[in-house]
Amino acid sequence: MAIVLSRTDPTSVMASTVDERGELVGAPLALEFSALAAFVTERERAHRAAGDAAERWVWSDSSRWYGDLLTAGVRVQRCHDLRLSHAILRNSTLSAGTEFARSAPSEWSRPAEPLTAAVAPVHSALFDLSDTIASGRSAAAADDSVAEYRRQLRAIAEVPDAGRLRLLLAAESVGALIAAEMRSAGLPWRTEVHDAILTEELGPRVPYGTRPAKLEVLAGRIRSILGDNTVNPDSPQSMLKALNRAGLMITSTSRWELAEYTHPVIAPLLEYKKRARLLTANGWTWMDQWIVDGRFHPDYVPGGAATGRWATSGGGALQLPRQIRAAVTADPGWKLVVADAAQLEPRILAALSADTSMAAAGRGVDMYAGIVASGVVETRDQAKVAMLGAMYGATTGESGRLMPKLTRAYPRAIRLVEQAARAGERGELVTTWLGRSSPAPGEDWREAQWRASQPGASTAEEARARSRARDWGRFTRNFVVQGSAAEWALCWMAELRKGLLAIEGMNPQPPGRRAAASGPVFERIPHLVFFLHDEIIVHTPAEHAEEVAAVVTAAAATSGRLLFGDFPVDFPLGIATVERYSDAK
DNA sequence: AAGCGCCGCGCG
DNA sequence: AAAGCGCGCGGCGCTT
Repeated sequence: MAIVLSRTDPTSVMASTVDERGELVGAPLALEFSALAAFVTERERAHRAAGDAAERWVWSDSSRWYGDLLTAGVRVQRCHDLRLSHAILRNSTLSAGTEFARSAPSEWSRPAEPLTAAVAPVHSALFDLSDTIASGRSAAAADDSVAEYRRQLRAIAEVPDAGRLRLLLAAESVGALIAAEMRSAGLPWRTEVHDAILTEELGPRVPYGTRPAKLEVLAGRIRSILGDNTVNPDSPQSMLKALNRAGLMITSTSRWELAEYTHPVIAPLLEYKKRARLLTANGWTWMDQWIVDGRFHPDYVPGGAATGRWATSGGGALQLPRQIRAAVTADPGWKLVVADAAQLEPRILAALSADTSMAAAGRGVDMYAGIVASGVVETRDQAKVAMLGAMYGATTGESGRLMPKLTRAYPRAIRLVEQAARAGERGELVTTWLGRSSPAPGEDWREAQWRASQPGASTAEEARARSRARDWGRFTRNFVVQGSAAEWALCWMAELRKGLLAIEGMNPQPPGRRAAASGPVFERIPHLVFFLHDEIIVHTPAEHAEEVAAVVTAAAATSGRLLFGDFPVDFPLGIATVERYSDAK
């Protein structure tokens, strides 16, 4: 049984109870939006009291529905996110034969509309009237969600051995819950610490558009060394010309190219770039815009990357520089439990390919050390470079030279990525462990290949087509590994969330005692506050920190078993309980 | 003035 | 060092 929630008009929703096949059970219930939170709370409570499996909420888009519920102080345990599931089922090679995948694209095939508010907590994004009018699709919504759920269940039922696909849809959906919860809770952020770092690096705060003192000094030094008092270090074009005039025959002003030359201007210029980057990316403007009541509320986008990795929108949460991580500080009496999966992708590759030798090299905490110990390469650095090269498709440099050694030691693993690359070069789709498939190459890619295959094709056309084919092959090569790693990470977080719920229960605080800063639901309980591909942060009352760390560790092991069963592959974590993010590893 | 592509660089 | 994957973002400078 599940309950499908759908919007009927700007102020009401329909709650339709459905069975395992998506057929209606009884009459749908019409609710005013204001009564939804209480309804959801009561259903969650009733299931807990009865000791049943949790209610499964089915809705179009978790970021909107669940964002609103969280703002109202309500958490749920399980959901089915129709839009995210739709995308997976439409594209997966596992469901390619179903009616669902072969029918024409629908409204469901469009990406979710982005949330409008810059930061959480958002006031009802879902029931924003102007949005309803603009999208012009309100009336049929109820039917539509129930019907879509039914279509998806039918599609899954048609897939033979759909176990992995079911796990993927469940993981993707709980990921969407977690994304909404993290956005709502926010990452604890001390603006005074951040400001102190900025002042140290840049000088005292100045108005937007003016150069802080330390940058001004560096800019002056650069100009005087070059004997050019108009050059603008913020403009690559301007700098490139000035450096060429000074005799540096560089073709770009990127850091690695500059670093190859010796000239008095290089040091202050690199220094300028480093600090200017801090100012523009994570300076005072960013702080004012993104830190609300001592929390950073990035907008996570589950499944935002083709591989299934999450993306983020606004705030640049995928690129929090190490420079300012000291500002991520636990509240008084709280701790941060910071954990990352060690060498996740090579371990995933070992499991995907059932390469027992490679898995054995990962028995310890440091897989690269294990590869060295097996005598495959000489140094840890070589092991790392070779593995990355294998997964990214490097052909030149040291990485390329080490490939034969890797191929000899781990033929199964290397064969898997090579086959994925060849498939991509032919324009075919590849699929992750749980069943997410790569997008098909675009129209212009196909056209380039077609053109090169014609009798009169020029050598330039042929070379171009080959190059494009190899580009796409590197993408599909990496897709299977990166995408399967993303699935492991989703399952890790899902298990972690389950364990955290068990520590404190999911009882929201009484309305009068809500602390807006940390979101109403998470005032006293351990909760996830950050996720970045293979790394998580849990914010927890200090007295629970040890238990949380144990849950995080156990969840990683469980995730490995969920995906790969008995295959002997380990997923060790680096884990630390700290006050400040910067104190972890 | 707004839109867009490029550059450069932060993260995994 | 930076080659080889995936992202987001701000600033510049050009076009419309």
